[in-house]
Amino acid sequence: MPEAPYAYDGLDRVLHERARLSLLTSLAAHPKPLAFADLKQLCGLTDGNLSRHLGVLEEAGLVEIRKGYEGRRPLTTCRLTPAGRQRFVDYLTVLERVVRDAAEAARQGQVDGDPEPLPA
Amino acid sequence: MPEAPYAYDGLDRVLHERARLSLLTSLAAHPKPLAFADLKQLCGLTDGNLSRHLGVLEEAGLVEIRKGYEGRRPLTTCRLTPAGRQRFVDYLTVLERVVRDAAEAARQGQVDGDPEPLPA
DNA sequence: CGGCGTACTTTGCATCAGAAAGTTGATGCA
DNA sequence: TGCATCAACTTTCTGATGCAAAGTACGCCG
Repeated sequence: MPEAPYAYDGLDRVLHERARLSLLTSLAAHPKPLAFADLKQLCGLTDGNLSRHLGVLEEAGLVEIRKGYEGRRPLTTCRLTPAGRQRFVDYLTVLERVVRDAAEAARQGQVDGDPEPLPA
Repeated sequence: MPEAPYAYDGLDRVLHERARLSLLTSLAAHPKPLAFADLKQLCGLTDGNLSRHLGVLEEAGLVEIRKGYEGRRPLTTCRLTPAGRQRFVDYLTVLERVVRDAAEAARQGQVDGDPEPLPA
């Protein structure tokens, strides 16, 4: 019986990553597509990192990237795909469980006795 | 004004990692030290990975590892340090915020209109 | 027409998670 | 006793990857 109550398999590495988590949250929060520069600002990322992480998210089918123009300047915009939104929600469910488990745990184990030197 | 509301700086990479998060939660949940084999079971990790991640956590001062014997078999036990518990709690605070932001966001942005082809 | 700024992309490096192989020593058994 | 097995870890290796720095392309200003 391989019970592994704390294994948290649902923490997909594509989503469970600071920068990407940040991007997805930003995107989820804004119904309209967001521009490259907006995301950069919202998530505090450098151009290079943003480009890279967006690439990863697109590759995984989580976001849709559209390269167009505003006037005659290039403007890259980005939105969640429906599948992306779903996976994000699923991920969040797991994350909620983690937080619940952990918060509970942290409270419970608060008074951790003295370091007894192990009977043997 | 570098506002980056979704930057989540508090998501320390040492903690924000599936295996390690799993380990810390296990440890936080159990007031008594846990044995290597217990952690392996609880977190669904292989020997090698467990060893590696425990090493990282110890290096970072988050856990204390004690190598002893039970009878005459080696028995490695592990517990959170006070500092470790604190950092875990801090991390959880950020994670809670992420979940809150994101859950809110996911609900809000639910009805994402059709993919309008960008005026230009 | 030459430098500057915007808007990204590409490259390179250093780290690191996970898998596989190795180590040490106790126990079973013939 | 000698050999094989198993338990409990550790070490090594390799591919992936996050981040930073350099690079590209193009419009705009003077």
